Formats: sequence, C-alpha cells, structure tokens
Amino acid sequence: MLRTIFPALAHAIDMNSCPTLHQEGTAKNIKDKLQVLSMAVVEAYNILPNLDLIVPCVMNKGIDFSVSSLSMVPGITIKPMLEKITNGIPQALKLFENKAFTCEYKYDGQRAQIHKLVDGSICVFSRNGGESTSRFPDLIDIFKGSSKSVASTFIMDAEIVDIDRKNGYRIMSFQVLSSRRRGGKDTLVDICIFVFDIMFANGEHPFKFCFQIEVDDACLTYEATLTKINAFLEDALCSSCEGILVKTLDVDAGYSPSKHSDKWLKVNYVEGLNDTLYLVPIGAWHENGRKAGWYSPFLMACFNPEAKKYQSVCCVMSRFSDSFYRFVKLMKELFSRDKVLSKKPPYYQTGVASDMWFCPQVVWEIRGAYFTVSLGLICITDVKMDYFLHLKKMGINFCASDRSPKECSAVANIVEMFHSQTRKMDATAGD
DNA sequence: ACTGATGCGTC
DNA sequence: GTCGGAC
DNA sequence: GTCCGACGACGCATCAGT
Repeated sequence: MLRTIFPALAHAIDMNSCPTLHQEGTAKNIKDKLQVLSMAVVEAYNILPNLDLIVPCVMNKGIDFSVSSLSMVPGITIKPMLEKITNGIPQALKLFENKAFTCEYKYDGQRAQIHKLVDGSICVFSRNGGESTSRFPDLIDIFKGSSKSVASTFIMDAEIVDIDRKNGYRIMSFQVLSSRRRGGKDTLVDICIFVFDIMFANGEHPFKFCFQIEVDDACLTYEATLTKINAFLEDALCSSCEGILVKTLDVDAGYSPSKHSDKWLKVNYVEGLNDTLYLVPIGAWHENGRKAGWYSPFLMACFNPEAKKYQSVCCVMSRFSDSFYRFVKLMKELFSRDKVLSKKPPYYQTGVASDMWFCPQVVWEIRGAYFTVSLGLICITDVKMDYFLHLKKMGINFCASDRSPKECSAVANIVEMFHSQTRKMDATAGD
C-alpha cells in the first residue's frame, strides 16, 4: 500500500488539482516532484492514518503538500515505530559506532498508544491501531488520577505489563497478561505501565526536536562498553524482560512512525541455549493449503528413563523454506505406512492429541534461544503439571543425529536447562 | 451445563 | 511475533 | 537493505451440538 496505492493516489490528486503541472519543466522534473509528493503522503499517513483528513489537505496544497501540512490528532493512532532486530550486542555496537545511544529494558507485555483527547478522555490503542480502552479500565484510572494538570492532550507510547504487586512487584510474562478477561473487570491480573515516548503533547510534536543530552561514558573503550551493556542485558533478562532496546540519541534521533528504524535496535537473546536438544518426533498434524500432504507441526518428545516413557516437549513449527520441500518425499517415507501407529501408545506421555502417531525412529537436533512456558496441555512435571514448554527461536537440523531414539534428551536435562536459563519465565501464575 | 471447534486479536 | 521472498 | 504478505503460538470469547 505504501509503495503503490498512496503514490498513485497522490499523483491522481495532484494531476487533478494542478493540471498545469505536466506543462512545466521536463518529464524527469515532474517525476521527481511526484516522487517527493508520494513520500510526503506516505509520511503523513503514518502520523495521521485517515484519508478523510489527508485527501482534502493534499488537494488544497497540491504539489506543496508536506507532512508538516498536517498535525497529529489525539484519537487517531500514529503508526508505531518499530525496532530493528539484531543478533547480539556486538552487532548493535557496530551499527551505532561513533553515535550516542541509550539502552532500555524491553518489557514483555503489550504495546499501547495512550491518547488524551481534547475532551479529557483517555483512549488506549493497540499496536495495530485497534482500540482497546475497554480492556484496561485500571489504566484509565491511573491516568485520570495523575495527568490532570500536566497536559491537556497527549499521545504517548507505552508497554502494558503484568505485575504482581503482592509478591515483590514481580513482573509476569506476556502469557499471563493475555489471560486477562476481555472487556474490563479483572482483579487477578494487575498491570503496570511503562511509558517510553511522548509523540504529542499540548499540540506540540516533541519528537521533531533534537535531544539535548549530555553523553555519559563517551570515553569508554569498546570492551568496557560491551561489558557494561552485557551486564545490562543480563539484568533485563533476570527481570523477566524480553531483552533490551538500544536507541540512538544522535541528531537524527526521533520518532519514525511505521519504520523498522535503525534508530532502535532490539537485542533479545544472546547465544541461544548452551546445549542442543535431541528430540524424537512422535506425532504430527496434517497441513493444509500450500503444504497439503505434508505434516506440520511435528510433536517432539524427550525420554524419561524412570518411567520408560517419551514425554512431549514442544512442537516443531512448520516454517520450512521452499528448498526444504525438495526433501519432502524423502521425509515422508519415514512417516508413512507401517511407521504410523493406529493410536497413541501408552509409552507416549502427552496431553496433546496430534492427528497421527509415529514409531520412535529418529532423533532431530533442535536448537533454541530460550524456553517459555504456556497454559494448557501437559509436559515437564518438574516445571508444572499442565504447562507446556516451548522452545523459542528454534533451529532444526533435519539431517538427524546418529543417536537412537532412546539416546535423546532426558526429561531431567531439559528441566534443568529451563530452570537455569537467564530469562525467567513464570510457571506458577494463576494459582 | 458442558465441550470442542472456530474466530479474533495479541505477540 | 518470525520468516522467506520479491523488489 | 527494505518491505510485505503468509505464516505460527496462544489467550479469551462465542457458538453449535450434546
């Protein structure tokens, strides 16, 4: 839409409202002008995604239209600024070489754009611009109680996080936050709001102004900086955060709506789990659509030597590249005919009902960045019955290892890995 | 009143 | 949110 | 390098069938 419809719209409006345009100057000149206009319309849409307001303005201003022709309007969402994903702190440092920057925790919650309208009411919008005011009556109360005299209107960017105030202000996972009853009234899940940007206040656009800051640590060596940020990331992970955001403070710093901007960098995992998991595919679901005829996801299990049972650990997701499908036929041989069991065997322990069950045949190497834990189903009893561990950011080596199924990872190993990971995932909420 | 399938919105 | 692929 | 559509997990809400 940004690269097709809006430019076309801008051209159409302008050709219509300024018929003499194509008589002035060279073709290239006109093309350049329209290019600039297209960009301006796109930019305007990002801060005011409402064509009823943009179109009349473009018609009025013609080729002179620019983003400053319009203003944000409390009540209409700004397209949220997005961060660029990095694979670790060294990459972030390289991108911000010779730049001033700051680091923040990246909380594991729900993005919220909070508006105070001219009539004084508070509205909450989600990342996708949907209104979710009714889900957070307690947020409204907080703002009603605290912002009366500060600003008549504002638009701010925040993260809503679940916090356990009765238990040492522990920050709970997104999973717990999302278990809130919809439509208000929920006393079980207490929230906390971390505001990290103010895009609009009392009719002004603070983000248009450059930061005036004093730079700390300007003389630190690369190694010292790396150490310091590593420690900060460690703190964030220990505080149940998803990772950290590294934000530039340079002269071009500012809010860039709708951009996976390289002004914000996300570092949310470092190396991945130290150990590879060796898991056995014990079942699978049928896949539809483009991948019809193939299985996904696969249900993966580890082994419990005491109980002599395979216990489910996670599903292997279906995100296979097209090139992978060259091996589909080969793989299918592994899971067809006599290898398919008629029903779930007693030595498979899982609460999941997959479409089909396989004999334990092969071991796949699964790498992951960290575990999360979720409601439902079953699995690693030491963590909690009725919870299901999930590996995030998985990588799979389908070449399989040469281990036999019984030599796959043991339950105890996986539980130990879960408990020792830096990022703390709460497994006891809701009790 | 319970259950499973489906829908919708979040990440 | 991630990912792969088109541009 | 950037953008965008197609995906996935997972929660509650809703509804049809029992």
